[in-house]
Amino acid sequence: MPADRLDTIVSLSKRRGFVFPSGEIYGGTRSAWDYGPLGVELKENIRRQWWRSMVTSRDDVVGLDSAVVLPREVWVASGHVEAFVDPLTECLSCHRRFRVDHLEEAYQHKHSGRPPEHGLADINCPNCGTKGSFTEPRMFNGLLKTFLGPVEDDSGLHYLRPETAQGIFVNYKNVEQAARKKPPFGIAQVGKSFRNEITPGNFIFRTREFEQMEMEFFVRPGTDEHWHEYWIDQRQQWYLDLGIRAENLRLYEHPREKLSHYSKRTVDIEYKFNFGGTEWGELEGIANRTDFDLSTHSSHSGADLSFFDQDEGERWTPYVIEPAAGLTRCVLVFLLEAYAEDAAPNAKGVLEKRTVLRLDHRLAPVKVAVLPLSRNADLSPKARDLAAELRRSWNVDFDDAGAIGRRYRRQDEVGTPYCVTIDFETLTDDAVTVRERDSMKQDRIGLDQVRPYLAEKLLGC
RNA sequence: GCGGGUGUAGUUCAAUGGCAGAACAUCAGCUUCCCAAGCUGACAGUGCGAGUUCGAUUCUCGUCACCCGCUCCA
Repeated sequence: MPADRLDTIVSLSKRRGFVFPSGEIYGGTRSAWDYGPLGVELKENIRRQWWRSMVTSRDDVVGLDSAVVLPREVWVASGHVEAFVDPLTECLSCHRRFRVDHLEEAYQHKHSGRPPEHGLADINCPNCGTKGSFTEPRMFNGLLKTFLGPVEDDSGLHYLRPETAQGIFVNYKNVEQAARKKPPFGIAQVGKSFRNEITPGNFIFRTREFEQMEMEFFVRPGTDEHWHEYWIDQRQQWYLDLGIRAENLRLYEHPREKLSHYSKRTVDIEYKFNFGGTEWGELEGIANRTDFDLSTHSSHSGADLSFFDQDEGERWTPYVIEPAAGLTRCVLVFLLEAYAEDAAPNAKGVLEKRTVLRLDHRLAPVKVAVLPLSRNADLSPKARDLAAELRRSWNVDFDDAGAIGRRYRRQDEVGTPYCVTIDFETLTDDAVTVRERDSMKQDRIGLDQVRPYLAEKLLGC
């Protein structure tokens, strides 16, 4: 793929209906992108595969779908309000971080209400005393605010979640009891999160509204390191299984001093994006959140979130291993990974460029396309009947417009694994041609055999 | 948020201070049509706003968006 591979994907996405700029007809907004007819299928398929792998194929993980808007107290307890919400500045001398508004308030307090004339330049570092030696204030991942209720004042202030995880922690007790689970067990959730990113960009790589696939796995303290390794391995396998090449994946261990406020150790799974300044970029973070979250919610809410271990006869607060993946980021990765250009012979036998999305069958937005060879000779009705039958099992496209070769290419470009062609002989022999995307090989199949034939090919879809 | 770049049809690109073109794609039709064939026709555009001007897609300013860097981390 050429160096402007991201541009290629952006334009393919728009042209074929994977991803559109959000609010485009009004000039757009940089906060988000919209997922078109094919994009929503791809996203849904990724989500489904994740859910199968993490929840329904296991007996130790259950699902949850918690609210996006949570009371302010949740984010105070989680540490997000303090760590995320206000502009922070760092003293260049002693490298301590301060909230800009706190520094300015303190200055005003000392100078009888007069605000600093030159902003931070007039302020001494409360820690080391150095004057005016601050970095530019930065919003460190601001939370999105919203106001519930009729009055727009602080009593109605709520935050949109910057991660889905807190909805899991606050429901920990509910789920543990309702699902009759005990550690080690996990709670998984897929949903939207919101962060006031300083710089959204690189298409859907970083957006202010995005979708996460998170799972919190609760374990006995002391077994956390074992489980951490276990999930790092599981998650890598998941990407490999769905067709990400091993050379495009790597692990990245967060240096201790850069860990999030809740984490004891974090390992990222990175993908080789190769755009702009981003060679490797994060796809998923697997964090050991220790008992930070359950403990802080315990002390802030007063609810006892510890676990009584009957076997050992002791009470402890579970440690949490968290594989947190970006669903919308996965959409980009699977598109990048699947995009390929190869050569296919045209009607005259001359090789021409073919664009093909080599998506895993399980992820392909459309599984089967039904293509009558011609609109004449009454092929379309028979083809529509077949399409209707196949739709009972899969997402099926029907297309009888234009030349057959063109229609094959259209399907290749969006990654449809199988095309079924109804031709003139079908009318007499009740057989059709099934054509496979990658190899372009064709099989002649009896009409009544098409569904079982495809069912075998599309196992797991 | 700061610095640099870009903004013309669905896409990729032309052109111009005075009617904005092409290719591909899309749609309709013809062609028994198995890998983007051919022919005919159709749809479709100067990101948005203001200014200068008789007249602005072109010049100026603002704004919005995208890209590149700082940044970030799902």
